[in-house]
Amino acid sequence: MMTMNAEEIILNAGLRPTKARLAVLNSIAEASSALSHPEILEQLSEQKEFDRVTVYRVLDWLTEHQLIHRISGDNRAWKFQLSQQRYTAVTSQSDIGMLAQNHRHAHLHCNVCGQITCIHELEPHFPQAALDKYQVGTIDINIKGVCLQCAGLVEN
Amino acid sequence: MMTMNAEEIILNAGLRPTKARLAVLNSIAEASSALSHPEILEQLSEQKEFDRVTVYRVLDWLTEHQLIHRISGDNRAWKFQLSQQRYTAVTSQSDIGMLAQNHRHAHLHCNVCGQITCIHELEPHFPQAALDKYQVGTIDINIKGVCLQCAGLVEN
DNA sequence: TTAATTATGCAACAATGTTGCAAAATATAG
DNA sequence: CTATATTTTGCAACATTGTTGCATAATTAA
Repeated sequence: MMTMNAEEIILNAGLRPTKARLAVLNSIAEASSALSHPEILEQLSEQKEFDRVTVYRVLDWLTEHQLIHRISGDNRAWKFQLSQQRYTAVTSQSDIGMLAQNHRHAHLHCNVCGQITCIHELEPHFPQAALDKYQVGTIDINIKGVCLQCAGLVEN
Repeated sequence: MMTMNAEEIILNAGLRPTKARLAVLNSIAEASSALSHPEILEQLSEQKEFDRVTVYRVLDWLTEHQLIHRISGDNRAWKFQLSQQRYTAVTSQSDIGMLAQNHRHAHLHCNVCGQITCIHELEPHFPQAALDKYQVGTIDINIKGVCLQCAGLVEN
């Protein structure tokens, strides 16, 4: 599985890259945690100004095409993160398996720094019978706790 | 464990009941699924009008005192539901155990009718080591699927 | 009964996101 | 390559959800 940059990600998905899309996707791809709309806007303002509506539309577009995914923050605002399945090229059968499971991972909302990151240690298994019974699609798991940086368990 | 009405719930928690609080809590207690602020306002308007700000404040108050809990809806709006641990009197050691686990249950967001209901079949177990490592507090599990009514598996 | 505290209503504000429409950019057809 | 069609962007206005300040009403405490 090889890492791609923003342009490769979009082209690889057979979609049209534009300056705004590349800029937004780059911000998200380089971030170590999920970013909110205002955070992305601020990052972008360092290089080139895009209209806030454009950024909203780009975020919608990227989400719709599953290049990124949305996480519901506390303050009724979305945060956005790269979708792992698109960020990595699918080259083997096991990768394809991961793809379907992608939206089943957990997000840790740090009570100290407020950042949202993926954690795979708390990825639960659900009985297939129940998943079928309720025709389950996506599962969002939002966990409040303290991230490893803030707990001092890992240097930043 | 016995079911209580709105007034008993508030008194039982050692808190002060008011007309607004009783009306809001009653709406929530009688609903079969989680209610949003506008849904509650509309229900209340049938009997007595309360200011929307008052209802917001009552919802905050009820949440703060853990008589209800908030579920993040799709449209960046909260939905509110009775907290089971307060709705039932704690009478045994096993009940107390349930209390701590209360915020670990899953919510089913029905793709057809839009209602949000609790489902306990999809209540996952997490390894205690990971919970400790991240100092985990609440865990919100939001599952998108089709509820039993909409699937025709149960009559309404 | 009076004073203090708490709850409510109203107005204004704030944050987040959406829609309509014209101009700019890009792709497609000839 | 040029002309036309399509898509993207920017701007303004609007919509939804929630919050804050402050005066009045209601409740509690002295």
